[in-house]
Amino acid sequence: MDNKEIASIFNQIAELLEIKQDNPFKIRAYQRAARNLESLSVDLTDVYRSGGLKALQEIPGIGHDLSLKIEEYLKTGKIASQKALAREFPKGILELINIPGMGPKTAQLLYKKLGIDSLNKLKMAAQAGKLQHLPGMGEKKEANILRGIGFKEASHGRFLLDDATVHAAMIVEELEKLKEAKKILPCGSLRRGQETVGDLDILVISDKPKPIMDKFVSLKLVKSVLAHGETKSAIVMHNGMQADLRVVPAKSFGAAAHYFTGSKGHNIHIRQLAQKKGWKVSEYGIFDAKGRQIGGQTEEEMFSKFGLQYIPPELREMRGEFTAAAAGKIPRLIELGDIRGDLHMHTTATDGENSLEEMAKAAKHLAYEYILITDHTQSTRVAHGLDAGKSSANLHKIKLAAKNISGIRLLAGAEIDILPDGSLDLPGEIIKQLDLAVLAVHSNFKMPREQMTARIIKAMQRLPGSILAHPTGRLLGEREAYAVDLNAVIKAAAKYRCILEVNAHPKRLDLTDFYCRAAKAAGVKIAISTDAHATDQLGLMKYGVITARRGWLEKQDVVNTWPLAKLQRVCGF
DNA sequence: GCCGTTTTCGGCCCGACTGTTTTCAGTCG
Repeated sequence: MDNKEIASIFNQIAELLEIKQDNPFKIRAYQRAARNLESLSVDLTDVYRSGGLKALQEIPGIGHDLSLKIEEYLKTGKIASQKALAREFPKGILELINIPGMGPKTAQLLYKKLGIDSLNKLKMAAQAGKLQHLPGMGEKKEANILRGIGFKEASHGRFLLDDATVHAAMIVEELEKLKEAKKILPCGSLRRGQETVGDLDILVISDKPKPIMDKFVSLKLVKSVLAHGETKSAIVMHNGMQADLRVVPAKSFGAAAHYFTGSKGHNIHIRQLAQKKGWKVSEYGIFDAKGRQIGGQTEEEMFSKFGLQYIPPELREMRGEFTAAAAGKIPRLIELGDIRGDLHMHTTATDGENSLEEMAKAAKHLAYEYILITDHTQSTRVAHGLDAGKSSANLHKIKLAAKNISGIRLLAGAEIDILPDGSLDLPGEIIKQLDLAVLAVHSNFKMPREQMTARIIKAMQRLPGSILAHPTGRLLGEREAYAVDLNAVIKAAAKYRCILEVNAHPKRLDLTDFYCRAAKAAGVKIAISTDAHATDQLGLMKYGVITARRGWLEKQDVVNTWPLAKLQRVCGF
């Protein structure tokens, strides 16, 4: 997809213009355009194909000039002005301004005065104490830069959603012990449910910030303290994750929660709406022209004051949420409590850790009505996949167990490998015995995009009404998605009544939010499944649900919110 | 460079923390 690529080029142009100390508003224009492209819910190629430059200019932040640059990229694969700009500076200078604590001004100073144009040169100069004598610099700044380099080298970049969730909970648990903390809310990209989280943003409501700040910076999980102020502190934890804490009074709760949740683009938009009314929005509230607070105690007010419907955190990505909210068209998003079953899980028959009975019992605890048991087929050897005979025996076993287990309906399924030629790794007569089939690619990930797309579509065509599991095969932080034309897959899913899976495992979260929305628009139904390999993994469902929420999905879009009877009727078993 | 039921020119989100200053610049979110 070109959206991210172009966004990255615009960001790079912004960085270069910053070093050049160009017009700051021009820089912001590039940054804003990049942000909007990153979160765009349509493919730029499609936008351009459908309406040319004019259609591109309908994207917020894209005007005459930038639409031409996008066109240039789509046609030639590069943007000449970026190349020209990059030639004005040594290559390494961009990595300098990405060091925490270093910005364009400092980078420029160090380049001009000391000829520093790489991370390595910077490190050596700082260690030799050459930075502290420059104007505006000092011992502490030099030490800070060295720390920033260390932080960057040790930094893990982004963290998985469950990792971030667990660490946020650990901080919340400690802060809750303080009587001064009236309310604690993890915000930021974690609250918006982004697939990975860069850092934690935790909001605390209190009239006495000091004890909270002091406790926060001295928690056991703190590796180093980046900032320790009266109402705002920042720390780095032992796992390399950064956490920011902010304390505001109760009357500012809504405004602060909104501000701290983001996204950045969403926040800026609200503040611009306020400006137009002659008001001001900050993390402390909504204020009129005379500086009186007229809203912001609750988060609902942050929208209602502007005549907008409440926008759930997962939708605050500048993907059309303001237009929808103004028109009263914010969907009623699916909730974890809507889930009635799990349609993808493994048992000891293949690579699961728990037996059929144990999985059923755990699912009953979650008050599920049904589960689909989906052990692997023979091609997936690493997972001890079952051949035709063993698959058949396993199905009998599931059906027998279904009769003996009360309170939950066990459905007999299989996770059938889609072989490289698009055929299925289980004979037709055994497939017939399944209640519901899950199809998945587990091999030959390196196929060319056209072949992979054809392979998957062929499999769906062979087995209409099945579920396509983890449609891109990605493992966040480990393995790239295989090349596949998901728009074509979605189209085929609509044609063959196939269901697309949102795999709830924090490493997968695939389908992504972006394509959930595309699937919905195409009338394709979604299954949110955990792919659990042990009883405790059934609890990962919440991450799938939040991804579906980010894809604007409602209860009726997700098949495993349906009662069993409806699922049987629609899927025909 | 974008944008406009006040404007096609003149605006452009808002505030905290740090360090080097002695009133503020740079950076961050």
